[in-house]
Amino acid sequence: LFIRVAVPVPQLGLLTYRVPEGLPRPAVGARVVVPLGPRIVTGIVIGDETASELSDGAVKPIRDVLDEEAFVPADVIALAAWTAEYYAAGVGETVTAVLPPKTRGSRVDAHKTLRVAAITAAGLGALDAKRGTTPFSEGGAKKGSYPFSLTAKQLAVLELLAGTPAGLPTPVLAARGFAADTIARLARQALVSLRQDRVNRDPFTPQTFEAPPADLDRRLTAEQTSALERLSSLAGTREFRVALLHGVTGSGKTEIYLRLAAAVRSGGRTALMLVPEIALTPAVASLFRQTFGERVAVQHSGLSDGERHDQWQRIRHGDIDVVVGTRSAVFAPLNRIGLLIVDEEHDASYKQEESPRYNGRDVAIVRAQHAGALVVLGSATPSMESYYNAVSGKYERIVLERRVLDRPLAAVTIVDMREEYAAAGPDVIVSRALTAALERRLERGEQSLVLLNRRGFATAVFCRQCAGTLECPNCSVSLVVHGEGSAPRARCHYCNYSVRVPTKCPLCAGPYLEQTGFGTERVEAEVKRICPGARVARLDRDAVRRKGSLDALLSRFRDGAIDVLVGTQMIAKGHDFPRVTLVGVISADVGLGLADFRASERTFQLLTQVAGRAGRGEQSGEAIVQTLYPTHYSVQLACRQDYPAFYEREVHFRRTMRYPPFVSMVNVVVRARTFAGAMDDAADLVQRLGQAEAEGGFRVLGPAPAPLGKLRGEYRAQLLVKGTSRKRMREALMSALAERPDLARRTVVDVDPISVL
DNA sequence: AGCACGCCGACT
DNA sequence: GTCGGCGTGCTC
Repeated sequence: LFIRVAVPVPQLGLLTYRVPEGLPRPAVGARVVVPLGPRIVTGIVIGDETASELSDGAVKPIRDVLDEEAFVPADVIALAAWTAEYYAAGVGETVTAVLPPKTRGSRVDAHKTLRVAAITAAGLGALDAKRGTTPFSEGGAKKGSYPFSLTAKQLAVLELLAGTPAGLPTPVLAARGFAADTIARLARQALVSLRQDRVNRDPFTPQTFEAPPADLDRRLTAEQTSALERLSSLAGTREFRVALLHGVTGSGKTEIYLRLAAAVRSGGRTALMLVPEIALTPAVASLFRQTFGERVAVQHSGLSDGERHDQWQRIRHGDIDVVVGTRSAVFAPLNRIGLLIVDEEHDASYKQEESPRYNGRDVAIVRAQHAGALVVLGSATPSMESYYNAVSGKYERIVLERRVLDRPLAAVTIVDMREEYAAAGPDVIVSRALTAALERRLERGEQSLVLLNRRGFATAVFCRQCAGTLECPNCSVSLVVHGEGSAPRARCHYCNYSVRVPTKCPLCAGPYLEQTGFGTERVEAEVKRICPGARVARLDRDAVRRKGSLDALLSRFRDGAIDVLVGTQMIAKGHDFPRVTLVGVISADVGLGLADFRASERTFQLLTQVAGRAGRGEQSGEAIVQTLYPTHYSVQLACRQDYPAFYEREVHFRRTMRYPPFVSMVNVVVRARTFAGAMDDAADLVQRLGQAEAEGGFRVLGPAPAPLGKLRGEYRAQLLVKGTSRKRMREALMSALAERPDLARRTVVDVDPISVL
């Protein structure tokens, strides 16, 4: 009795094992514990065999069977197999990527426990006593009857728990910025109690809800109604269809998703909705929870492994009708799928940047194809690929042109920064127009967003004596200065190397070091300088490194505790801030100069999106876009919110330059210890591909040094394959790599790359 | 990916 | 003499 098993090892195919006497025959999709070389791993059964081609001695017996029935349903296994092949990844690692994390190992435990913290009588007493005294002055370490050594954090926890006497799970507290350690300290003082609750962990207990925003009974606009009717009838055919829902920001796409999912559900089928990584706010979650109650599973980055695992089980057991989640949720073990929604389908976060390098949107389409389901791709700024498919009739196209309540789009002003430099010198960061607009918002008590898609304080350290720049020793990039003030450090954004910013040039010992270029940290400082009274905060990856701090920052902004929020594209996506009436873009050019075929598309998308952030509430909005290229079509057309015109411009470029959607691409990057080695290896691959190139209908460009020529101490060379048949390109590449197994391990193959940088 | 095997430099 | 550097090869 032989079985074929996918093991979590890159570049390994299926392996054959024997089921020994005394173990049940595992179902396809079940997890099994198997020996692999000197170690023991958990794999997934993909099929069985009556006989093995291997000699008897070569086939090892499995050690254990973890599931009585399929852990991964058959259709999801088939989807994973498709994904592995299409994206040239190993079956084993793809199947692993499909599973919720931390499922290798133990048997499924039937019960889960959750630590719940609740305030005790002593805690309430301490809180009352504390409230009676002056909070911070002399209340501190008084030698009274009670040790009043509560920190601000501890006090805040007690306040919160006093409001919810039933207690809050520790993960919920963690999400609000209260570390487990804080709770533990309070527990030691008996101010809170900790108990273990046996529950089905649910990350969206009512306590975590922000104010429920949705008015679900609100009538749809005529446009929304006809879009919904059209989509419902498409879903009703129970055939594979793809619809592009092209709706400007604020046109009410989410309400359509909700009602469509409800319609599909009442027809006895389930729905899966994908959202970009940062867009899954508690607000979106609570919206779905209000509509679908317990039968919705919401997956977001804050979920623990255990929570994900619980949800996987609930979905698999048919307790869930609607799944909302990020990229990997496309593999959720839902039965009877009738609808897949991909919100903000153009978003780059749908592409996984490690193997398997799949695009969640495209896998969703394939899943729908297998299931006979409807796919709805929603976006205000569709990807070139999707719009092209819509224009050519492959996808149904549904347009929402008007915003809900007919709110006008923001008035956009383009500021030519060359004029600012001429007027006020080359150090200008915030233009006169933006300064005036910020001041106006402060006077009126309204909020502003300021966008710069570049982190850090200064982008480079330059020596005026030798003209050298401080570079990363491991990567071919200059170091970025972080943290102004006493101890600024220069950091590499790729490998995280960091040093103190030197006072003398490390190359020539010259004393004239200059920091050039600026990022969000500098903009934050500049806005504080310009508006001394304003409450300014920064939102970027550095500012929200700690878990929970993103939510905390966003809710402070929503509550009006912050006047100006400076940040990277994180501030542009998903969030709905009704009190923002001004959006400033410090430099629309970040990214435009990159040698990437999607540079214009990305700039257009980001600018359109950020301009859409202004004026989502009662007041109308304004956007001010600073740029050195005021006439660039991405800037111009984004400011006019003219998607069709942008598409026409861009599609012409793609057609003449032979880029997607007119050809398919595979990007290949070879790593080596030396630059010459990387180039030689890449050249060798090109040569091997050359034989297949003629009849394969593709072209190989390169080898060339990769745009990031050195990364983490390794040199990189690149080649780009362009053609119409991905299958042929992939096969040619795979056979070339099969001839050079030593090279294969140092090679990354990226099918349908989102960026070739 | 791990993990072992294997062949060359600086140390108790 | 050995501890350990990471190149190369293999995993049913």
